[in-house]
Amino acid sequence: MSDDSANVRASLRDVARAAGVSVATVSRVLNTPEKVSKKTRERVEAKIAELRFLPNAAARIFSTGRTRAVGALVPTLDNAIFARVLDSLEDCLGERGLSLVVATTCDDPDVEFKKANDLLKIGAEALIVIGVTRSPAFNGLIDTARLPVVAISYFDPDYSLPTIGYDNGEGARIALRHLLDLGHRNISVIHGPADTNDRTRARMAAIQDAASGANLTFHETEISVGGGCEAALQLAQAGLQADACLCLSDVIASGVLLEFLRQGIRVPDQISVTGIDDLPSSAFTQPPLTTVHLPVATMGRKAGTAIADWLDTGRAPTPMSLPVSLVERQSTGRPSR
Amino acid sequence: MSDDSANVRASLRDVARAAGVSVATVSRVLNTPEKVSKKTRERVEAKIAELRFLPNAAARIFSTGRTRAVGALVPTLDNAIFARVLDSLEDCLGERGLSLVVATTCDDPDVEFKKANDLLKIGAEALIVIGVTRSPAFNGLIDTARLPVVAISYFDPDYSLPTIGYDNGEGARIALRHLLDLGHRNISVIHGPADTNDRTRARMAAIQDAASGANLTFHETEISVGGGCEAALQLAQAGLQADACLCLSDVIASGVLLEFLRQGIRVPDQISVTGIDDLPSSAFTQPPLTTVHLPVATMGRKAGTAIADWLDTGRAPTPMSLPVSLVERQSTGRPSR
DNA sequence: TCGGTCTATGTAACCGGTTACATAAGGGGT
DNA sequence: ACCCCTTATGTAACCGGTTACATAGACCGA
Repeated sequence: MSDDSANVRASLRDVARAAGVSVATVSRVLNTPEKVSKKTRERVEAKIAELRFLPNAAARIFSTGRTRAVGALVPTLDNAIFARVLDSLEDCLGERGLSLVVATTCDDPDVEFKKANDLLKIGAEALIVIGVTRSPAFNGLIDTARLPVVAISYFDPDYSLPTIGYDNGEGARIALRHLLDLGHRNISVIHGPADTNDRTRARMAAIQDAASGANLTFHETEISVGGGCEAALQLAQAGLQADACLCLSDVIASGVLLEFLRQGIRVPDQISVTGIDDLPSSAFTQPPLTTVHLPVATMGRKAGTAIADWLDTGRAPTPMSLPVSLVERQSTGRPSR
Repeated sequence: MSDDSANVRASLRDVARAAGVSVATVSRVLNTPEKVSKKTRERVEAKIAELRFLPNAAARIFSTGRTRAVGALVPTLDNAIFARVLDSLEDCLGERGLSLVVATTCDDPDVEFKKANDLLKIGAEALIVIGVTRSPAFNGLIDTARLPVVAISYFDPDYSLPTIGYDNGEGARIALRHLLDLGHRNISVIHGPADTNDRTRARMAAIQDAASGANLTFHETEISVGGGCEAALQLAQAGLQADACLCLSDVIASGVLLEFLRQGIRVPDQISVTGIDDLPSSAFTQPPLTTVHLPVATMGRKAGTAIADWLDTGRAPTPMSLPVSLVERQSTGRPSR
């Protein structure tokens, strides 16, 4: 084994020596090739290939001071809604030369803080978080780190971080208003865990305020198709007191629809069902689900752009509210009696 | 504005000066506090808090030579199956002190190569890729970078990278055998894009080999509920020639079930339907879907462990095949005639 | 031929941690 | 009192890029 085929990776200085140029020239060949004469450039490039030189990422990051990594803290990846946001976010960041580091928090502020620390340790230049529930430690951390952070899936212009999202209360209110307009007065609200999820709480509070005489009963269940089935089964076994079912997420709503189907309960004749999210699959439930469209793909792109701009200009984005709208399909109708 | 409240972030040397100790001691307070006397440690910690010192991640990464970041290249996040793998992968890597950087490839080897480059630029120490289709450039890259890479969602002990996954052909064969055992002979195979997806191709090839006299017809559609609906509608409009529908993914299968339901076609009386994946929601379709369980959560954990061990020990893992198994529910039965 | 401008390249400082090694101080045991 | 061992701390080199500034040479107009 001769020296030049040794196991150690070649450094920029090795290349410079081999090509008979200075380190600055090699660096220029890599970063600003137009500033190097064709002859020199080609000689250096040949040596780079020959020595199989690959710039040390850590060193480059260190001397430029930029990792170009953005961290995202999401409750879980195992939920289509977050996966979709991240998909468009990653796309947008990629276009701006930024990478996406993902960490999951299980909707726990302490875990969020711990993972935020981890993200900073690997050099995240900015963070994206979900909702507006933070631990004090987290706030202290971003304060001392002077780190760009945007909160998404929520809109609140008064929150300490810029929010880019939608009005969760409004989304729930739209669904409720639709049911009220149709004439429903006994509405069963099926929702995910309220204690750990501020979006759910905002939705619940909004419809409680906007109930205007209607009778709302709340049922908490797991955010999953199975959770929706379970809640619907309980409803059916209790004699189907409600004439409408307002689900605070599409996943739950599709479980509810399935269980009603299984029980022979006709939707919307016997009971109306609405969701919130407008997942792609919700257009294909049986019957197709009336729901509230949340612009999650747009939100991912807006958040990515906001973060990239913030890093470029140093100026925080202004909070942004994205419109939500009713998508009327066949799971809602007038009450039968 | 006095000096000590200036906008520049304090460095480790600033802390050392303020606390009247050496840089080594401050570094030790951060990394090996048990090696520092209580008195000194407390003094340094006080100064760290006072100066709001936060170690520069880039510098730490540079001098340790470790980013502790692992890159994952997946076709898309907007598909429950990859989101679930990443969820368990992230979990497992987190336990080992590693972070997960995600990049999407759209199932395009050129995009995969480009994104792999980006991941290396931000310092990924290892990569996880899906399937066994690589561009030559990608292979060249991991060769010169001498980078740990494992391929998942596929098992092939002869592939150039260690694979940790399942036998896609076997998964499809299990579903086919189940249908054959029930007595089906006219089987419509509904699958996603074959040209860009080697897992799909492996499944198709396996059932073609194992058809043993049965009549298989292949239909390509989009991997989505809508895609499944569309394929099922075409099947119904063509007079439902098949007596079983072998879908190569659960998402497609649930679309197929939905469309049959809508068309009043009884499953499994008129036609049997099977999937592959065993998504959580597949237990709740109407009727519940007979499918092949792919152990994706386990796979995520195994891959995470393999990568972490590889980074720790420098030894590549041996390829690992995870068992797949039939999950018999109510969407399959004997043919009626 | 001279000065000015432009282009190509080289020199060396610099980023901010980590850590090998040196040194000093403390604590028995004999 | 001496040696040895342990513990606590300091000094300075080191990682491998980037880049401000210096320098050299080429070209051009007067």
